[in-house]
Amino acid sequence: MVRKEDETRRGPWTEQEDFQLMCSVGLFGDRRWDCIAKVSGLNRSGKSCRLRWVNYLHPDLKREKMTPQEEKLVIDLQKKWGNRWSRIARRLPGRTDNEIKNYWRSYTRKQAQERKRSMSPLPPSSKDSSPPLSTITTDSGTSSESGKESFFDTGGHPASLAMEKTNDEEEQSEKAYSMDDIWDEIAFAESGAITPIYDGLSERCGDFAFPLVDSPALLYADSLWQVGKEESKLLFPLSDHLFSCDEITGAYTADYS
DNA sequence: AAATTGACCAACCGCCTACAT
DNA sequence: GATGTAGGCGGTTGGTCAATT
Repeated sequence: MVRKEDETRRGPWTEQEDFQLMCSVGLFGDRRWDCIAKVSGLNRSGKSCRLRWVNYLHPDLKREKMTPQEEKLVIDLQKKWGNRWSRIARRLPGRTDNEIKNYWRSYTRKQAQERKRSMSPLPPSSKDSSPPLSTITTDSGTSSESGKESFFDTGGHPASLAMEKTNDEEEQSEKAYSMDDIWDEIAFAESGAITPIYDGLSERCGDFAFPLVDSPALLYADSLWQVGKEESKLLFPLSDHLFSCDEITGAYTADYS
């Protein structure tokens, strides 16, 4: 079977694609990614659409750099739960597992470098003496039996992970951290105030049975989306200009004014 | 100014799980 | 209960850009 290379697009997303995806999520909600991928006209896989939405387009995402409090929380939770990034991400409203994962990678790399520096006070005689990164990361504690080393395998102790599985419920009621503000934020998020879960949407997709009025993305109209009811259009701020989408025809237009 | 290095980020891959049939 | 499929998750890779040499 020869796979057609142009069947599904890959690589970086364009603004137009972003806009099409936002439009489609606005109409269908952030479920049924295969449907969204099909009906949006995007030549992307459902997985790819989901990832783009979750990691980049979701209105609740924080775009700014992680705060020291958030960084500490990540470190604490990683110590506690290992590399359970999605789980950790749920404790940091507005942050994605990918973001946290990337942060942890940078963090462990820095740690490894600092450790290496402190263990060898003499300056390296030549650049060639620097070990490859994989060697450095081994120092920070890979646990893989297969010898496969990873930047992330620094805190995911198998034993603690096993325990984590059995004590899953227990940990839901864990003691509070000393960072009250963080927990306040978490409590706020868990109270349902930030719940981009689009309940009540029609599950049907093939025959285009979806309730426009209840379109969950419209819930964000105040902050991100502008809804031009008269024109049945959704307006998105993308880059420095607005795109609009006609809900009925699906026609996309840009407003640079 | 050019080359190199390192940090960061976005995206993909493969595996696992839940759910529908 | 078996099977297929979609979604979710963690690991990995590649590109970009800023800092450094």
